[in-house]
Amino acid sequence: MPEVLFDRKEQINEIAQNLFRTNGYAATSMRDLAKEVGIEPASLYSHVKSKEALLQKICFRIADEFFDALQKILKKELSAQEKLSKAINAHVSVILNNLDATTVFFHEWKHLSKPSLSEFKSLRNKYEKQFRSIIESGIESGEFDDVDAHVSIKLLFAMMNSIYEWYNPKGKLKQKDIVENIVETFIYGVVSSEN
Amino acid sequence: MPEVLFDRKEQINEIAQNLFRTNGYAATSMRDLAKEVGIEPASLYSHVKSKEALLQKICFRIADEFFDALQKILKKELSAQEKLSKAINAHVSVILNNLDATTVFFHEWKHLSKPSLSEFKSLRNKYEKQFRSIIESGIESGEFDDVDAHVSIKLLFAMMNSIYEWYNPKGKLKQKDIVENIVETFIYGVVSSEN
DNA sequence: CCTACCGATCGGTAGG
DNA sequence: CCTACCGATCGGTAGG
Repeated sequence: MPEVLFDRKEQINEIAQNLFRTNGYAATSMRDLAKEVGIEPASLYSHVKSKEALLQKICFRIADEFFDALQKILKKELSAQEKLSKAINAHVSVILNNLDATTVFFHEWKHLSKPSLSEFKSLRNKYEKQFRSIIESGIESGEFDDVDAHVSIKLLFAMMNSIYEWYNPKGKLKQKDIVENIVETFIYGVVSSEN
Repeated sequence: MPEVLFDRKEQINEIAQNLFRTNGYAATSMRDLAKEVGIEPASLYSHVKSKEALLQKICFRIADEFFDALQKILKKELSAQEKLSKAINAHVSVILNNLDATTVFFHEWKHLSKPSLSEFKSLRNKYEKQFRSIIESGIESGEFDDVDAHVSIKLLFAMMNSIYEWYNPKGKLKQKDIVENIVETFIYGVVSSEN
């Protein structure tokens, strides 16, 4: 009888995501990880090349997820406003479906070392540029005010990428509610339309 | 002749802020710090009780600065909209005037240990509550839409507290520009008023 | 502010 | 996947 009840490698990755999120990458030791997994520290190295390899895997997998989600939306023929709403929804989905991993992605990438680090940064810039193009085309078409797109995209990312700080998966708020709040705030603001 | 050309303790604090920001608290060793300061590692302990004492000092000093800035505004008799603008300006000022320290404040507080940690959290909650009260009174008076104040304040904090990630002190953007962008985005949104 | 040093812990390897 | 272990580095102290 096959005893592949679970994939140890995957288990290690998931526990690492959780520990890196909770305690930070630098403050998490391979011994902490081994203990949570339930094996001896040295045994981790049968499944994992190094501590940093764990971090790399998290960071680049999440980068892929963000890209894949965005590409599908960029292809569509939509107004800038609709495209932006859908892109926000897609981005927030990736976050909510990968809370541990995205938190590590946002916080711990600076601990990547040389070749990975610059690759990571360039992926991030590329993604931001693609996202920003939605805002820029909205400005061009007159749908949006003539805002500073470089600053606006930073503010939008800030709202989306800080969700992990306050979102409670067991709370009443659903993904739809969060997306609506961000879209409403970013696109229309909080001021009463009667004023 | 007095040789107090500078305060060593203050110098240590400032370099610690910078290192904690750049490399993170856990990944910064007292030896790194000593090297930057230009003394032997053991000599740090003539000026500093422990590594964590350095972190505590940063976190609680910044908490104080945020509180002081906000109290002055809460006292004033202003519309919710004006009060909110001024509070945003005050909060952003603290950040821009303390970029290293506020970055550490936002990122590294989780490395505080037991009694400090809960004190820190309760200060944060208290500050958020005070800030949120501005939005709540704006909703009550009809100045603002009937938004979810708990979510709105998280989105507003996200925009303000992520500034350190992209702000370049040597760039063209002035504090006034950043505040305007945040106020405009949060209060009015990016959508063209003609639509 | 320094020399000398402590016990603890780190990421990782050898060899089975 | 384990036992046994490596050299490096950690925060911090004693004593001057």
